[in-house]
Amino acid sequence: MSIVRKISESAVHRLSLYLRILEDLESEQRETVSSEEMSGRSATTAAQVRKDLSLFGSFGKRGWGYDVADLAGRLRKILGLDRQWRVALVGAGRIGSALVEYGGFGERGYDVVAIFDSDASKVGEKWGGLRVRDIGEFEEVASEQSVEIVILAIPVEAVPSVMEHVDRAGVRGILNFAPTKLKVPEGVAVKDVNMVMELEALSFALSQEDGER
Amino acid sequence: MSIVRKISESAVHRLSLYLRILEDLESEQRETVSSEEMSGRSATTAAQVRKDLSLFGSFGKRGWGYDVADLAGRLRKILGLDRQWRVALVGAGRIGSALVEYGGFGERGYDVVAIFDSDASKVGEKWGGLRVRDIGEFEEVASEQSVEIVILAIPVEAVPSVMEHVDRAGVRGILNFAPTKLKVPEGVAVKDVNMVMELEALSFALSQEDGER
DNA sequence: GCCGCCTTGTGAAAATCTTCACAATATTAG
DNA sequence: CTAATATTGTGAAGATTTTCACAAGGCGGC
Repeated sequence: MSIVRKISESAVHRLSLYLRILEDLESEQRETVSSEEMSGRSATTAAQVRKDLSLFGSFGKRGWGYDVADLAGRLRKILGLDRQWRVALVGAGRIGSALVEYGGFGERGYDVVAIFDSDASKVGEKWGGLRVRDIGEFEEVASEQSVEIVILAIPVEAVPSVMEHVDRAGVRGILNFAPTKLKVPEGVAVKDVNMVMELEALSFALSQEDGER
Repeated sequence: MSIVRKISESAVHRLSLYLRILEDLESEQRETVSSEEMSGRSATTAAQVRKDLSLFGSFGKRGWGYDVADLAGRLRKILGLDRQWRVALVGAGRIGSALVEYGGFGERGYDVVAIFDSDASKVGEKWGGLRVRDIGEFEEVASEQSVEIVILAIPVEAVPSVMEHVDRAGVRGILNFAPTKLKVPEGVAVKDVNMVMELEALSFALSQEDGER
């Protein structure tokens, strides 16, 4: 199953969504599901669901639908959730703590193996069994721990100095919470989580309504 | 300037990004900027920048570029940042606290005027000058305070009961941090901030690389 | 074993989004 | 004032994504 086609950002998001729906169905003990029902629980059409899945193979049975557990497993594999990812958290502030507390990451295959901060007063604290380390140790610890993904939960002004450490450590992906566009070496994947942008999209939508009325 | 055309999600995100770039330029005391330079600082092309802006009007001067301050002002207006929005935070947990602490919202026009939680042990705490209230008071307080936007920072399992309160209060927009698709009345806008989905998009991207190699 | 029903998988059409390419035009130099 | 230069605004072309619509199968009933 070697996939060559480029999969769009939105298709990948929908796959995540489908997986979440399937997990709900699993907890409801459902055996099968149709593209029709999947579309009802997401915000798409049945055709979209089938098209998205067909990008990766043929998982359903005609006249019958999809096996919930089987499809969930396949989506997990497609999304890279069938293995463990070694993750470092950089930034032991509020967002970082929300993430560590949330905890759901371990279950989904993301193992937080180290936590860093540049604030000397935070270094040394214990967070869920891990000691907060100085960012200066990043390169060494990250390579020792085979860190592949960094969660970057630091303020914008700290980004340049932190990124120097991160760039040198051969990390493959960054989940970026800082509201700024990261400059990263070729081959490093970045995904942004940006609540300010979403809030702006919201007030844009509301303003548009006002204008139309 | 009545806009009828439907503006795509991605175009709106780019507008936010352009505004952030313009604010950087303002702090660098720059007078003008070309679509070329804007594209260099974002991840788009100059044509894309011009096309996006042209959806709303004609803001530049040929041979000269855009006036930084003027364009920033126009984008703020387009994004609905030229007015105040009355916001309620629902969920006084880690994420909620990260948001309140972050603080940048006030400056951007989002006034957090009330905070709610369903956990009795949190009710009554003081958060940045506001008392955490019981979610049961939501409808009353939200209408009294003319709340338009709700930031929903609660766990998935709390969503159904909380949404009953929110639905009845005539809120217009929701910024949703819970990793679930909200069912909202007609006319209510929802934007999701979902770090799990972004993490999955990241591991998907990394898995794809592996597969190609 | 055959028929009727249901739902997938998928080409083709439609819609949407991005890039191209260039005329229009403001600015500056001579 | 004219020419040279720079950069916008925008139709048209190209690319991508979504929707449509239906043939291809699988399943249950008889």
